[in-house]
Amino acid sequence: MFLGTYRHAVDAKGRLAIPARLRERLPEGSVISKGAEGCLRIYPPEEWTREQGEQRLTSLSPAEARRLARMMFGAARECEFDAQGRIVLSADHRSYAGISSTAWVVGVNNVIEIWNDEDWRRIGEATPEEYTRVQDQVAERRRSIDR
Amino acid sequence: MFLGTYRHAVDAKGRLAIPARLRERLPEGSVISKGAEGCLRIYPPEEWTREQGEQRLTSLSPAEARRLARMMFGAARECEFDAQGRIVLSADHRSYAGISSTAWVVGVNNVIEIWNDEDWRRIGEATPEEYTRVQDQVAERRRSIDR
DNA sequence: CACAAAGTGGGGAAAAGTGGGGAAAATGAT
DNA sequence: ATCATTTTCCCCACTTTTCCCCACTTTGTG
Repeated sequence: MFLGTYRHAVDAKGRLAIPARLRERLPEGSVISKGAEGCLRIYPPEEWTREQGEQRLTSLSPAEARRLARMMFGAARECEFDAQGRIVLSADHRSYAGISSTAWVVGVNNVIEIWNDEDWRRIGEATPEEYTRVQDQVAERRRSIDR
Repeated sequence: MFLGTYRHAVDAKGRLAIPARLRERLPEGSVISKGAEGCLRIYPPEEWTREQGEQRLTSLSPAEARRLARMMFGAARECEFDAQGRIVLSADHRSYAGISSTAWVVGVNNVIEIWNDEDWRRIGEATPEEYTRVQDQVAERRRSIDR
């Protein structure tokens, strides 16, 4: 399980240090690809293959399946760390996520997400009121199931 | 698994450098042929034979099967690298894929695809909105399995 | 406060990508 | 069959990118 939010620098060479807490849980062969709402996502190997498997289950025409495969695999790279625990974000990934000199690295359950400042503030941050509302919803939901 | 999207030059002699990351996973005896939506496709040997095997299983009339075999095998060439890691795209392949001075080389799971600029932008590129939609579908799928 | 671990930045060697010259081979015409 | 022309392919040179290594700063911890 990946937890926590970290703000790190992206240097002129596109290098980004993955926080040690998250990195130590990332096995060899993890994959970084493009994610929803304009973030980047790092998948551990099992998560990556699981994702691909589930996509195959969504009944698609051959043409749709080809497009999907091109999107997912074409956008992905193997996640390679240097001796300092950094990965290099490709120019394509940086422009997709709108990342220049800083990035937010966020542990989200089974995956790690990477955001630019602005999008993370907009999408990721939440006020006490929003937490209250969300947790109320969950509680309501549970109540109606338990009954 | 082949991953990633790369834009490379095609020189006056029709030579195209295959990205080192992809090339190192391509065994001797790989095959390049024509693919769907106007791309070229490089198959590792096992993928090539698997493809041909599966096509034999799809119940075709003998005439259709012969036509298919002529198309697939006739369009194919063995994939030969020079000392710099380049292959030569035949004139036929270049005109099929509409490739002149640049090409996109894309890792798509078990095969490598080669595209011209325009077609790749049209077929292969995807916006954050599309990635969001795809991942929504997978999440929906997962929800219905878990239930 | 001292020490260790984590994060940041940059220089330089090595690898990858690009372009062209010229020998060898193939093709075609006389 | 011979010669001319084109094509193929091997080799070399150059440029750009990648990545490996070192050093410094910051943060966290005993």
